[in-house]
Amino acid sequence: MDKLLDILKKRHISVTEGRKKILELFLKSPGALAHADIERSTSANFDRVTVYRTLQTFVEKGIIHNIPTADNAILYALCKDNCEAGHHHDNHVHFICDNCDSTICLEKVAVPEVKLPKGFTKKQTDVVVSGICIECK
Amino acid sequence: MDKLLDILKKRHISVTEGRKKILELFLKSPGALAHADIERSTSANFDRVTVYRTLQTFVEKGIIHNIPTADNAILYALCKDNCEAGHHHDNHVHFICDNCDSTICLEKVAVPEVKLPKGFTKKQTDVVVSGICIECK
DNA sequence: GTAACTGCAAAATATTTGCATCCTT
DNA sequence: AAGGATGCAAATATTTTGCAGTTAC
Repeated sequence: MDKLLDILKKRHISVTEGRKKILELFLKSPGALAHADIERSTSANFDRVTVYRTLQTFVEKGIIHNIPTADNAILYALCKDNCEAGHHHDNHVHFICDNCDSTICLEKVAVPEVKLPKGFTKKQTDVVVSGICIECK
Repeated sequence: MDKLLDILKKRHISVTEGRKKILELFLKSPGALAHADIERSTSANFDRVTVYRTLQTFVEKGIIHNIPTADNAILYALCKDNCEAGHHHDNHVHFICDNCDSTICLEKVAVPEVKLPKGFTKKQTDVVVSGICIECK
């Protein structure tokens, strides 16, 4: 019942050290991660290039999805179990601190329902709030 | 009744060739513009740096706002009239089409209020919905 | 005239690509 | 063994900074 292996094998991609470590980071982390977070992580210090390629693979395979934010940062977050490649369902609000730059997943804060105009089909909703976190207050 | 001058003067920033040309581009264009669009524009070919600085100034003064996109490009769009510097009241939902990859401002769809846990201070909320747009339906 | 804006050069960052080597299956 | 993944080096691309010259008010 190794969740890590399970996730990777389900996608039919080979299980390597790099992928395991990076995926573990996501599983452990409370919220979304930026590319830089992963690079800086002591437990998973790979080549920049490997991080780029791994994240790209994960996105393609539907393991993670990216959350664009207005300030040009890109965050990556784990997809829920029922995600299929290309079908992401992730509904927690993410918070980015303008001061310490950390990203926090506000599990308690549900993503509000958004009503789209006619003709649009909703697949996923991402909400990113920025401001000052509880640590920096 | 020169809209261009009006917009710039309202923000108390000096009226220069560069700013007029770039702002004109936004007024003429039907949708959002990427940095590259502006740089490439024959009618407004300035130094890269000037484009960066002009866009930054416009964002700061509330003339334009940036739109997060899934593919890591940054788009800029004109703010509505009631924007103040630092207080973007054009807080609408953005939609990214999974199929054609275009980004659309859903002007009619307001960003829902998000309640943060105690200790957090909210400055900005970004809502990005992805799915299939009306064109690709 | 003064403060602000611009262009140029260059530094600092970020991302992509090619290739040889190593690992997974 | 074969195909894919990784690390390194280097090519590209992007963004920021400093400074001298120019322009707006």
